[in-house]
Amino acid sequence: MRIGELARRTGVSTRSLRYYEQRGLLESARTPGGHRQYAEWTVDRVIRIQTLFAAGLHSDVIAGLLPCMHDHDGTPNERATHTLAEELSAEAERIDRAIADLTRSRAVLDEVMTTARLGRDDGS
Amino acid sequence: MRIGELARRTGVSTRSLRYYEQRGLLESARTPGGHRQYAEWTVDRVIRIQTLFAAGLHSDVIAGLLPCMHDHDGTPNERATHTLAEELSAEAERIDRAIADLTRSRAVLDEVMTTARLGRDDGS
DNA sequence: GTAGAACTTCACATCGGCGTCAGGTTCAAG
DNA sequence: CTTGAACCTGACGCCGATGTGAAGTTCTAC
Repeated sequence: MRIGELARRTGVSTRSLRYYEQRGLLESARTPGGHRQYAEWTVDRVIRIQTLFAAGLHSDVIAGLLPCMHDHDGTPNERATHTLAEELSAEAERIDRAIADLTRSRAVLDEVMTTARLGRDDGS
Repeated sequence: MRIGELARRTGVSTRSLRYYEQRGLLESARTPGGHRQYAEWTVDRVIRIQTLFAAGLHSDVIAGLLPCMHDHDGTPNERATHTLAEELSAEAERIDRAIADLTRSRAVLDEVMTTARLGRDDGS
């Protein structure tokens, strides 16, 4: 499929797809004319990439990670590097901290809302 | 106290403190020479600001919010606007969504770590 | 009065994923 | 062959809190 269809099927802009390729997250075959051509399983990969981005991982970390995940054909690929494993657990901790922070923030915001409500309009 | 001490006591850079003032989050008296002078309770306020920033609120939202929180002297200040209340619940929802997203992402990352571990070094 | 730490304002840089415009080429259908 | 949609590359812009550096002023301790 070409980039437009991939974009439509994944909900990711063509700009982003080209960016992913530039960052080494996606590969594409090219038509004689230079248009990108994607395999079916690329859809899954793009979605996976999106999830990882949503987790706050940077493109270079994702780039190192992707070849270690088993792909379309179920073949496990490269073995995870020691450094990669460390990076991953670092990311996991970061996410945990982020969640904890947000939870605290949410509590504070609740408190704030209550406090602010003290001075609320009482029915004019 | 002056800006340096405030920075030390809050762990916030002087740059940020000046930025907060520029955005209307902090006020300061000035010495005849133009140096900023802060009251004691400013420490608490800065910490509160930090928390709100950590919650992902933008400075203008915080600026609208701060005067509605009771301050140093326990006096409730301005009443919360209707729009402010709406903004706040919007923020609360945003945070809830962010937490949900991160939780999902964390789960994916865990799965990823497991998957990547499949190809792990087995003891060489 | 003098050194030097602390402060002032101004302004440019950063990060990173992506929007978006520009100018040109390729593809698919008629 | 022609037309219009889809695609290409390249480059600049953005957001927003903060780092950073410059050049000048003020405060404090001696």
